[in-house]
Amino acid sequence: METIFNWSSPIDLQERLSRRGLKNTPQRKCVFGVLTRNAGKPMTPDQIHQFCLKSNPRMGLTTVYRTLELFCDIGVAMRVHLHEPSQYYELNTGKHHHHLVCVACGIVEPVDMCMIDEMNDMIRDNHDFVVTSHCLSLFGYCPMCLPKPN
Amino acid sequence: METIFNWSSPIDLQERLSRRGLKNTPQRKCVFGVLTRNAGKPMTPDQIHQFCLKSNPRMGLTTVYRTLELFCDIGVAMRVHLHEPSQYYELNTGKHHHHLVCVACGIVEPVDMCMIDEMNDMIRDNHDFVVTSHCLSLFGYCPMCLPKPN
DNA sequence: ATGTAGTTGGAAACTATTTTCAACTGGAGT
DNA sequence: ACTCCAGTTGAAAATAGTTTCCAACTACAT
Ligand SMILES: [Mn+2]
Ligand SMILES: [Mn+2]
Ligand SMILES: [Zn+2]
Ligand SMILES: [Zn+2]
Repeated sequence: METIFNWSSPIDLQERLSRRGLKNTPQRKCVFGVLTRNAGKPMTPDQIHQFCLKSNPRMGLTTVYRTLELFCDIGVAMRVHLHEPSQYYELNTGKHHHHLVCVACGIVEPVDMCMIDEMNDMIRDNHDFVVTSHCLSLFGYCPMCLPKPN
Repeated sequence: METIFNWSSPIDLQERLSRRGLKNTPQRKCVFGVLTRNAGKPMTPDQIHQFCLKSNPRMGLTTVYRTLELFCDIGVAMRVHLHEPSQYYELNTGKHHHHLVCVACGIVEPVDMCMIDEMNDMIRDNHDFVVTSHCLSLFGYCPMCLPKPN
């Protein structure tokens, strides 16, 4: 399930859940809070779990996994592929973007620019293939890690 | 380790290995053969192992993993990220390309086109970030899976 | 307050991958 | 051809991320 969401207002978790007969549990509020406070910063389920434990010491990692999957389904979160063993998640702000990943320090920076529209046309013509989504990750060196005149 | 390789001639495995003091074992020849016979088709370590078993029934999966990692280091193979639980590998033909992945049947098709050069300039200007590599995967529907007027 | 569909945490299972280690071998040197 | 050893192998065990199971729990509509 992957729906397109285009909002400018903040996400009303309560409304999104109840509309589907889902409960607004403390655990879900907690994960949502962590994602919101770290908007723009992709995190692993384990990292998110660590944050949750501070305010909710009994929260299970399993619940974090379940919640993140649910949040992706209802458009609250997005999966981010950084080519690491673990999957990453971030708040879905509704703005399409990509990621710059520093191969030295691992810092992740969002990039708004996207050239996929131009590619789409070319692909449809040359390949008879209808592209519905894509994922681009750019790897390199951030300003802090670059200066290495060894 | 990620070196840039630009060859037009076929890959001389023997030469690449011996130059580094590595042995040209039957197992390595076998994996190389599978990659070569399936050039352009990304495969998982397990799939590659299955092929190898046909001609080399005693080959261990561990050896396939080790060999693929080695092949990536010496530029014989490339990792392909298709956002599935398992990693994929394919022969490194030296030609930069991306992948079209059908979300219905899973078929993978190569795309030669790339707009990264245009993005690179923009990124360097706007983000002060030096991009050294990137990975783009495009998901959608191949011709066979598209016609679904339900 | 009650009832119940939905939710939770912990354990166990599962999958992909890496590590360990004793036995084996390619191929350079003789 | 024989020796030798650095490099390699396969099986088992370990590790890491994730999913499944299930009995106990709870949000919230009635
Ligand atoms: Mn982002
Ligand atoms: Mn390819
Ligand atoms: Zn894009
Ligand atoms: Zn490219």
